[in-house]
Amino acid sequence: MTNPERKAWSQDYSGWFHKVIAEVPIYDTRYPVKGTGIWMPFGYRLRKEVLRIIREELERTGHEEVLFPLLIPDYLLSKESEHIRDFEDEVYWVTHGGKTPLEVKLALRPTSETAMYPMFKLWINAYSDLPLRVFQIVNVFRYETKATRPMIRVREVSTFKEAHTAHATREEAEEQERIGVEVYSKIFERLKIPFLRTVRPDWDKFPGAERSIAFDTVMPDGKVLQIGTVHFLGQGFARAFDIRYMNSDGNYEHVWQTCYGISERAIAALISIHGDDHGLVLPSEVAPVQAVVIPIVYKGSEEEVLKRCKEVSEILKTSGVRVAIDDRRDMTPGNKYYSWEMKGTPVRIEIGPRDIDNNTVVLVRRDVLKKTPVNLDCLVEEVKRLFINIDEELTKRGREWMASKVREAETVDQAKSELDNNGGVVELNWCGRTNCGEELERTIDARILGVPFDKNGAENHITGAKCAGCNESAIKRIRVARSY
RNA sequence: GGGGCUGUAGGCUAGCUUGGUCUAGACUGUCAGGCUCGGGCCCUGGUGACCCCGGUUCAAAUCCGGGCAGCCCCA
Repeated sequence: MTNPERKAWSQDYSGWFHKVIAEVPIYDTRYPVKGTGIWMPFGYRLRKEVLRIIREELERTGHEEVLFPLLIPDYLLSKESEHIRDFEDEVYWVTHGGKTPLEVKLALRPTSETAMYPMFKLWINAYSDLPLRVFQIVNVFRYETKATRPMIRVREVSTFKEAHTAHATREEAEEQERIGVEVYSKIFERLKIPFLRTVRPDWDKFPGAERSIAFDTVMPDGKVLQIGTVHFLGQGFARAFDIRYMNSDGNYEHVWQTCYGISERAIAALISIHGDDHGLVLPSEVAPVQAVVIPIVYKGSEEEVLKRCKEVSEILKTSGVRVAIDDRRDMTPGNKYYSWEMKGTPVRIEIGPRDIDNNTVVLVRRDVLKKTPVNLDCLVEEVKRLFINIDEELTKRGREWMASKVREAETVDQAKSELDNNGGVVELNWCGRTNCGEELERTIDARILGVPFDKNGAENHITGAKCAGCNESAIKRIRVARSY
């Protein structure tokens, strides 16, 4: 069989997603607290591989891992006024220790700025303490609206990678913002997740930030999912938390800061974007099992076949491939194929009596489900070549998917009909005025994601065009979408 | 946040309108045994559930109220 279908995937994405995460299994949604879920062993391993990539990219660029407490006292959480105003409706509070009411209410962190920055104040004294770059991978809690969704809108974000940096000057912090964007781009490229980088409009910035740059992707149902954000914080938090350093003149100055985050939404995107009706399709780098060996045993040849399977498995293991043998006796090969395809295993290796005779194995790649017999002597080489082919195919598919989901429009009517018919993202001209933006969102029935990010920052003005909303002169190109 | 639908074995499904003879399935999973194994084999036997609390009633899976949880649509 070749060319696995994407019927369920495209026509009933939500049903497809629920089924896949339950069947693989990745994530069990049946825990009786709303907006929470359980990472099942296979899902946990997938998450671990994704986190490995995230850690590698951050560590490569000078970020150090730390771990802060879950609890934040109320007076710290409310220190930065914009920040608390946005978060206060979604904070979980710990109010009692046993039966004793607490004198200071404790928040379950919704994010950790207000936990970290009082400590930054203690850690940073002099110019030589900068730049400071730390990150942690923790759970955070947000009392989300009733419309929760596994991994995508949850009340306990179980996998929240947050990086926080502090710098001596605006320029250095802006350089860090750029590095943050590059780090995230690299991470998503390694995950083969296509993305758009968009500077959020002022009304949609991270509370307390000067500028927010978001990574968005398009899910199979055409809705946009934000999978990462990079924030330039300026000096707002530094003032609120009085984080200062002594400069070379002997004067104290507030630091400049950035922060950036990625959550398990990235894993939801990884699962969704590559998948098909047989289940997951995983890039080789993050597949918990990269190659599975399926013995095809007939009566009388069991020992010989199993012996060969073990040899093959050992050879691959030695060359660094995460490999498993499925030697379950009470299951037919076909059944095993389906179950490993559901798990997204990039390469399947079938070994039967015929292969023993011919000194071959049969390789099957998950993305296109194509079978190729190869000689045992080139096993490692061929398996690794398939990994590369699969990864390239996933990157290509991702790009094509994204390209097909980003359209241009002249008018709000065109924009609306594009979104009605095709979903995704529509780009159009805009005057830059907030009230026009709000009207535009209402008319198109969508959200303004913001302005395309380029390396020079947000200020990529345009001239000589009319605003699609009010017909005045347009100054920006904006992206509009329906989102999660 | 507003609305709709729903909750029955690990999963899926029937029963609910009109309370009783209710508990059930030839599906799937799972366990034991047999037969097998190059795309979801087959046979035999076993296993396992009416979301929680309260109310109405002689009698509740079924009706009513509340809670918890889920899905869908809209914001």
